[in-house]
Amino acid sequence: MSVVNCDQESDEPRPSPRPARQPSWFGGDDEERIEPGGLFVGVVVDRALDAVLTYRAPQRLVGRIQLGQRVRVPLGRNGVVTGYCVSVDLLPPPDLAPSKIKDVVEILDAVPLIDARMLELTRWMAGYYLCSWGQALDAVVPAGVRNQAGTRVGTFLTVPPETRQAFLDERLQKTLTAKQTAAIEALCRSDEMLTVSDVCRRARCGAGVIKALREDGLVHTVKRRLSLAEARRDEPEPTAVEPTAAPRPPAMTPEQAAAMETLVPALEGDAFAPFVLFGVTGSGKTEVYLTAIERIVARGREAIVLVPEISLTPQTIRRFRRRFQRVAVLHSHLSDVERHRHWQSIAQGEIDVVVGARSAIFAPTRRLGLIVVDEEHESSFKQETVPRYHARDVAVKRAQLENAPVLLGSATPSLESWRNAELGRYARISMPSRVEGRPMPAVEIIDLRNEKHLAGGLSDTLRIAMHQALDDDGQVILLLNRRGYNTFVICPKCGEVVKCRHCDVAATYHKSRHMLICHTCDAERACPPACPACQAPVLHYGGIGTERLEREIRMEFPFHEARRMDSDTMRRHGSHEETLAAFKSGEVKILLGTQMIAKGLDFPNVTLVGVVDADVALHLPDFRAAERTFQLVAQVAGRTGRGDRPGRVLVQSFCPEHPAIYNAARHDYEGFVRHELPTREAPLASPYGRIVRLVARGRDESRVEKYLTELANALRARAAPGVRFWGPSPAPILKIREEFRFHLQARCASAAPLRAMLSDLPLHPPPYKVDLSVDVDPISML
DNA sequence: AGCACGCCGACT
DNA sequence: GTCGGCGTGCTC
Repeated sequence: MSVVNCDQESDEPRPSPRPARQPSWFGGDDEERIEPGGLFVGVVVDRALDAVLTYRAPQRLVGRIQLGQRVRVPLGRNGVVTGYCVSVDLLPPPDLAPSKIKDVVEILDAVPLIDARMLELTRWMAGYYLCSWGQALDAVVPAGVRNQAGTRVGTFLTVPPETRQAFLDERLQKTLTAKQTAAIEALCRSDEMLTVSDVCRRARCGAGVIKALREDGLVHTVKRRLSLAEARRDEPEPTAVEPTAAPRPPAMTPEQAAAMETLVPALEGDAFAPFVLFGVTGSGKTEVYLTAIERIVARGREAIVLVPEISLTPQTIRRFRRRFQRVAVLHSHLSDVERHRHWQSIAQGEIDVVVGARSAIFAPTRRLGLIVVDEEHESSFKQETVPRYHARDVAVKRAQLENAPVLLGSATPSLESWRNAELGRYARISMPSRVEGRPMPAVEIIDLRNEKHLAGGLSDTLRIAMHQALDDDGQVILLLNRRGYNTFVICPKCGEVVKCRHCDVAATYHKSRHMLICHTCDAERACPPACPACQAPVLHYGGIGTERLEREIRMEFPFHEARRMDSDTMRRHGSHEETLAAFKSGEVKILLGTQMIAKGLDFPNVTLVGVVDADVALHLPDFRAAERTFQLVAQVAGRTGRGDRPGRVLVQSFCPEHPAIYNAARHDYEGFVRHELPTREAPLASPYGRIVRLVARGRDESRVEKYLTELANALRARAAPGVRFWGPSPAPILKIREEFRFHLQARCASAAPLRAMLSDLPLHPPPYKVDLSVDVDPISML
């Protein structure tokens, strides 16, 4: 953990020498050394049960059992459950009564799903993020792999020895038909197991022939699960992707070349080496990633590239495929079967580069040579369900365990990574200029306090700028990070805001469905005909979302094609790609949308970017609100000025003097950091303090509050002096899906006291119908 | 996490 | 009576 985030002590990487992939002492060759009592295996079950339980592998399983395999084991009154084999020993733990040890029922995977290093990584995750080892393992192995999606049980034919002998003695030939003999011959000659259809093909006979042989008992059948490759054998070959002619990579800028020079020793070595690549938008970070990956692929190593889900665009993918032959892309929309196939081919060593979102950090590479985390500041790297891991931090830990370099790239690094670089834990590489000497776009702030007419959210200044850009045949990107048509519905008489029926959240009006939709739980409700509180007959619809903005744009620019991109319009598969293609071709002139248009897009003809409301996230009750606002504005500003023509950016805001806004307007990351960092120190916010957030929830508000208060008191009483508490208090969103939520934050300059305090948590379990969740290094505070 | 056990108060 | 909400303990 010390290298992940900011922490001096605890959890140094254990000086574990790289464990051999399969310790030889339980391999099949050494079977004679195994005692008749069988082997004792440590098993972690796929429950929130935080213990390694010892089972006995009976004689028939000895020699087959291996680390990282899944097994079926009896567990208490729960019957038989699935678990992972995490250790194999000749002797049971001395303190465990032998009578308690039960037998492993079955081995589920012929080949282990994970290796010793992944076992180590998941154990670290369980300890760091406070979940059970089993839960961490379940996050690593995709469901499609666990349930062997795409495989099936096949029926194979075997020849019993009597039949074989009779065939060799040519006795059979006298009693059987020619076809039947041919079938037996095919079976006897084959080295591998054959199915009915295999035999029919080879012996040129029908299935009836085989049926007759089976009825006579001359051939037997066995059932066996087919591997993925075998199951696919009957399918048509997928049409080979034409390897696109790789265009010469562009000559490197001096900054890119300097970056490579810094990286090369690490890429050639076999040691952990963390880097922060701080490069402004358009500085060519991706080219550095690609070149670095080429170096390690040339050495026979593999790379993992993590990108935020929304950056996983066809454009990004094409860039990797053009440069490398053997690329696997892990989307969130892969089917279980596709995911399983990718996992297998990565594990078989058929892949050099894995590109994917958060969970791709667990790709089962064999000889990992580099991890790249692009847009490392992105909050989508944090998983918001158990295990609540941060893929960037797991990446650093994995690099440590694999003795590999890790490259964290961003134009707007997280303050955590920035500080790690300042402290010398990470090496920093800067690329302050754009490629081809292009200037950063000019950014102007439009002070909305001075704007009179704001019809549809557009100031006159922005409207005029759009007309100019379009008249000059340029393209426009408009960012509004709020979905829907109106963002609230309010009663002008009594001030009541219409909320979701199940959450303490204002409902958003979606015109396309003529419904109020909750953006927290997705529940819909009809638009009420009158105020729910005072029955006043007319409600006011206010606040502008992307749907409303789109209508406004269509009315203002009827002769320019506009397209909206948000999670409502991008629901269909391929719509994302289709919209971007239409924008690239110039058919669409105006692209408007939520943050999904802010990142990674590279369109040279975009001459104007408008930020319709820069303040959307600025006032949320979260210490990272300013950081997020800065990042979003800076990122979207980088979408222009990428061609020969200069770009222009207009940022509408009610708070032009806010450091997040004015520094973003000046492309001054370091200016923002100089202002923001000191504000974090006193309250022990990240990166100065480690934070653990406890959230209790349940339908009975008073019970939830009472429990969390008692828990807070108990923890306070035992915590070291350096630990400070915020709360307990109602969470900013008090109610979600009918459950009331209270939270408590504990912060400390170092992790060890927090960790010690949290070891008490099991002593204070929540009462019936109250749930407690623990979030280490929380990203969302709502 | 599940599941069983045992403890209570409130009903057909 | 016994049904069902609730708290506790256990799982090799």
